[in-house]
Amino acid sequence: MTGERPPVPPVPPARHVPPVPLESRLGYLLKHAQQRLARASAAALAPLGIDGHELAVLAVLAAEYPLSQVEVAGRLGVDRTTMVALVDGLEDQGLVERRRSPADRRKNIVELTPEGRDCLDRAERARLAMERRFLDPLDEETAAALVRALRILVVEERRIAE
Amino acid sequence: MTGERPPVPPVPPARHVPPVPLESRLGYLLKHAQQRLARASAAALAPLGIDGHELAVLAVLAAEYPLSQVEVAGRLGVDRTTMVALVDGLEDQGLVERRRSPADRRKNIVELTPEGRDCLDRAERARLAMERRFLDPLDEETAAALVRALRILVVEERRIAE
DNA sequence: TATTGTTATACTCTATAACTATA
DNA sequence: TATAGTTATAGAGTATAACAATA
Repeated sequence: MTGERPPVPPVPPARHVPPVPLESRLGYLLKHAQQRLARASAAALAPLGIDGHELAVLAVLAAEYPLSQVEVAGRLGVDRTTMVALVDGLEDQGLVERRRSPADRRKNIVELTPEGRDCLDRAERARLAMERRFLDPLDEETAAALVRALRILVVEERRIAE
Repeated sequence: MTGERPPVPPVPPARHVPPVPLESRLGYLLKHAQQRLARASAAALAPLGIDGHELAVLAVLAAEYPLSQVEVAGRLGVDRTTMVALVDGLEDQGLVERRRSPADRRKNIVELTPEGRDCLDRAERARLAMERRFLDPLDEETAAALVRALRILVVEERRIAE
């Protein structure tokens, strides 16, 4: 708090390379890796007219049948209110259709159209190619360890947290 | 599009465990790992009255001196307009002080107060303990590979992207 | 003219509340 | 009374534009 300071040492030119204290932080690394992948994913799916959330909906619908909107929302871990807009967008593009469940007329069964199935196939190929490019700078063993680690942290640990 | 459908197979009870198609997706895994860590980080830092962004500012300030607001913003990869509110909050808590640069009177030199330095020390210990707990379910080798992979993807690859 | 700090604005994402129709 | 779909609203976070002071 005294006025004595070293006489203004030169500051290195401002670059976007983070200084030492940041690049070893797990929070910094995870956040920026996620953002980088999100951008790559958006770019890879843009030609197909969908985004990552919409692709996830299509994939869930293809894996299980029949599913209502809340059930899809539960699989994806999103709120049922956000699912409405998601299904709206997919329906506008003709990729899914809403259908009242005969067994429970409160439920909207969401089902893939043939166009939706075709879009899903092409989107999955685009996603796989994107993930391969994204992991390309890693050697095979490190890439496998990354996926294994994330799966343990996200999938296995959830059981404990519940 | 015909009405012929299998007679409504039973739907498994809705749980939050993602179905097969999601847990192998890099995007899903990275996003949820990041969210999980962000929650753990917030909980670990809450007793100190700061959040992860504020801790990052303190750490950058401790590593380089002197730094103006834009320079800190550049190190963190955030906009200079968001840096204003960040420094406001830290200054209100007495952790940093603004000081006009004599060399360039447009610049605000941001410097740690003794309280800020103390807060940084305790926050860094809390963060390290939190990261250890977060990585605890991984064996040592996998945890090291995770950090190494993220560092390559985030730090090394940026040079190429620029 | 360009840069720094600042404010105001807009836009995205998400969470909450409330309404309806069904059960 | 509870659930499914829907809408509206509010909040956090972030990006953009503009302005004053300074270079």
